[in-house]
Amino acid sequence: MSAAPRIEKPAKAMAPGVHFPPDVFAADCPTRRVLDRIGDKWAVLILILLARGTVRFNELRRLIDGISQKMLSQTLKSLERDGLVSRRVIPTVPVAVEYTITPLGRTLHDAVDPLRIWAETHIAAVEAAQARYDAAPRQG
Amino acid sequence: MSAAPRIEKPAKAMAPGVHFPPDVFAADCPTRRVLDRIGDKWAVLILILLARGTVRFNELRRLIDGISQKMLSQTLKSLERDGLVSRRVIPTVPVAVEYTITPLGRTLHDAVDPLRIWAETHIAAVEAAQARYDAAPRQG
DNA sequence: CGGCATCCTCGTGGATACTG
DNA sequence: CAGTATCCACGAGGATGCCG
Repeated sequence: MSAAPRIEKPAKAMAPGVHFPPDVFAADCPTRRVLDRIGDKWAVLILILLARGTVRFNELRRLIDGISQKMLSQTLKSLERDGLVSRRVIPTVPVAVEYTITPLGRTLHDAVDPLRIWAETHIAAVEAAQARYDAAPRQG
Repeated sequence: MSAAPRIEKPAKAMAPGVHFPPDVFAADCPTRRVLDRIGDKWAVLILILLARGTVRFNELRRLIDGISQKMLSQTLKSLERDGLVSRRVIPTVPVAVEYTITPLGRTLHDAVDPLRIWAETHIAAVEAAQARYDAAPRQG
């Protein structure tokens, strides 16, 4: 997953002495992890779904088109680890497990929403640009 | 890259008849591609960087910690294809190439910004949750 | 039902070398 | 300088099978 050890910064990839503010551009910036988490499409999808209400494991599986059981399980686990989602086990005969978004998770969901809006608003422009680009007569 | 053929929906992964609103959860939803593009950490990083001003190829390379020449080139190309970034070739002796964010790209940048804010604001909470989770005495 | 373990494929992306 | 092309290693992630 994106949360996995992704630190590929030997700190020698750059000339010594070259330094820029410890910004998002530094490989070890924690903010980068959040970006990675957002990059995880399954995570975002799950978050959006859970923002609408508590859902059970297999129900999520049914709702999210194309997700494998492995990825669902894995993603839920890291979401839980990040405190974005909470897990509740109901010890019925065949066990049932509910997933609910946490307050923290909801704040992230709110921050992600502008992106969804953007996508819906500008997707046409993007596709038009792509068409234009693909049709370009190979400008030197 | 994320923009690559990522369509893994045979439309038969679900029982026939089972249908949900053509939402973000459908694998073929165009919105999903935007999410994928955001998921591309390099793309986001480049976008943020270019939002601050026009930058040249190798300058970007130097600025972004850990990016390979291949990924930079590749990412810039798809950003250009998406109409988010524009490329300008200056035919000097050794050729120079400038990359500039487009108005469309800027709107995306603006939509991404809340995420950066969120990250900076809540990263501590997330890390705390992780620490708690990792220290959990294996409940149930 | 929920979920972990195993296997195995195949795409992502780094390293390297060459060109305009 | 700004790429493109090739090779290759690694790991994400699907498929399958088993367990509590």
